[in-house]
Amino acid sequence: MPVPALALPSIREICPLPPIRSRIYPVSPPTLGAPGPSHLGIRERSTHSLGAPPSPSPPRSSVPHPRRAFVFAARVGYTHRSHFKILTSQRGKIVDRATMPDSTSTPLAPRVRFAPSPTGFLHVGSARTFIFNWLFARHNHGTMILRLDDTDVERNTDVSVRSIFDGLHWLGLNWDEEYKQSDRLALHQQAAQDLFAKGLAYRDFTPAHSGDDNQSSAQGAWLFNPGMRELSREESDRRAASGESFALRYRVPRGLKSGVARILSFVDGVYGAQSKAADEVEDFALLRSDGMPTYHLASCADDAALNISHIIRGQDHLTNTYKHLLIFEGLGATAPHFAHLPLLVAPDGAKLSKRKHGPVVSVTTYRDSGFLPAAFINFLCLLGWSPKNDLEFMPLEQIAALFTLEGVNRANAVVNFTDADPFDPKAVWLNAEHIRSLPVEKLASEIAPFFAEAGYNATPEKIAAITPLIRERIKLLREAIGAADFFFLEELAPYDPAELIPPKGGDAAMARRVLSHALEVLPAVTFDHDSLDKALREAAATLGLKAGPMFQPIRVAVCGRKNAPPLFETMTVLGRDVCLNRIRQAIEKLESLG
RNA sequence: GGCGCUAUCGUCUAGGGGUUAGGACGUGAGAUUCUCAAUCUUAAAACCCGGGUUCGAUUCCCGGUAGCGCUACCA
Repeated sequence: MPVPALALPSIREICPLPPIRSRIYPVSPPTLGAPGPSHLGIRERSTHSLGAPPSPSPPRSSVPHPRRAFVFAARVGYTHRSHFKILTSQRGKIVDRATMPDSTSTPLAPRVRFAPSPTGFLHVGSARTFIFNWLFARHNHGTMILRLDDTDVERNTDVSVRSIFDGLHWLGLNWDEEYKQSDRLALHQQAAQDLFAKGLAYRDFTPAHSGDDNQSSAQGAWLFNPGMRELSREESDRRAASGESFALRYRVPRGLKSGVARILSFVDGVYGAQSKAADEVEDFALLRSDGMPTYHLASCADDAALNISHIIRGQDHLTNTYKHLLIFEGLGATAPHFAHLPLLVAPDGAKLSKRKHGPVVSVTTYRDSGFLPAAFINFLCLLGWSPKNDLEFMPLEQIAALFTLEGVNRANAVVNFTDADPFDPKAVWLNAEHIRSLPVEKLASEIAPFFAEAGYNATPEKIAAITPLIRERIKLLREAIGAADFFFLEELAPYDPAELIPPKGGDAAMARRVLSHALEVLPAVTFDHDSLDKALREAAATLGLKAGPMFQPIRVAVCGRKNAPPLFETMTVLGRDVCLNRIRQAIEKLESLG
């Protein structure tokens, strides 16, 4: 199926790409007299087996990032750089998030990223996150970045990567920069070393837990492995040097004992002011024992390196944000803005998941059933976001014009599918609306692949003729196959001859009279709407019938079913020969009724 | 268990100290029509519970409850 081009100007055209600035780690050479460049003990073996490309370590820059000029918050907890001002708060909600005018620097265009992990098909929740990021970038003339978060070698697959790109391409939304985390391992490991060198991370030689062991967390002993956190540097180095494997953990500040609790806080673009005591955050892993970075580390290191300005992601990351704040701080980087999106959940309330809900959550299911990308996007946007003006049906351009984080809701949204119907009725309705709003030629080209797939001999001319007849009758493009089958079939599918009998008191004899008379009249009629209209109404008058009883037998004879597009247009497309033929066949069928 | 987030018709949502609580999908009824569809009209349908604050809370505050998320060397 051809990828429908949405013909949107790329964000790049609107906002030329600024030169990519280099990483902004403070230059902090390892000073602890650690043994060599891999004083962390990241073993060669692991690096090799991972096939880490010899990507050059990122160029360093001592030039402060321009955005640092925006830093204004005090170092109480983590400081959230913000050029937003908070005027009032209602229900804890930030009411005014208008951009604060800044006299010293011009506001930078936002840089946002969508960072899927290629562990399955693209699912609707991810698609929505992508769309919201795209919309935000588009609305603010910023840059959209696609980054494959593929640090979990165990679970990543090429199939998944392809599937994600398929889905994204189908949506027709473009991005300006593209990265792959696995290409950036050097950066991540540099970040890990950085953190370790600063004493913000420690080696944990405890063997990895089996996943379902949450005994310790139930006891509240989950915060850290006491023995490991306090291990002396010498001891730690010695064990690492001896080849003992370890994970690297963040040394989260513990203040409860000393009575100086560190409060981590940030202002979420959707959920407003957030804060949490650092003592509630566990010593999370930065590096696995195979030397691979965890999601938290890789993601933050990359976000910092790529100068991401706004992280817009699922609400499932809301509490992870505190960890990320710690990492950004440890790296000496300014944290981006965060905005979390309410989750998409199934009717049973559970987060939409590939495992539990199957293909109904896959973007390709929507595509293959005949959703228009614009309709799909429209539907997804309405889940957790509102333009607040009673608008429902919206073209993409309008959504982009209207989209703001203020319009994002905070409660999870249910995608209302059932076992019988994988699609939310509203999605289907929106699709029908979008179908009807499409110019006929455009719709014809959208439908064509479905006809081809069904094996119909569909010429462009024929499709063009049929499209206007079915466009108000289909809600999904795929339905065109069933709605227009009789235009293509040589032989009509068998139907019950009783259907030829006119409704409301008609009988077989009446049906026979109608069809026979039609057979006499039709050869002399020009097959276009007006001529057929005139001829058949006259025929009805001749037989002393109303239009209904006259048209119905002909409709069934010609289409093979009771419900079909308007008669005259249909007959025009079918042509005289086919119509006469089918009417003759119908008369024969009638004989069987006696 | 701990921590966090959330709570308006069946679903998506608007609203907000005094409203007939608005819209949309879906559902029911009717109109129109050559059938179906589309279209139009119309009906039923909601502020989780309990306390405060207030002349007045669905709205603000607190508590409860419920749901969800995080609590992995997953992302």
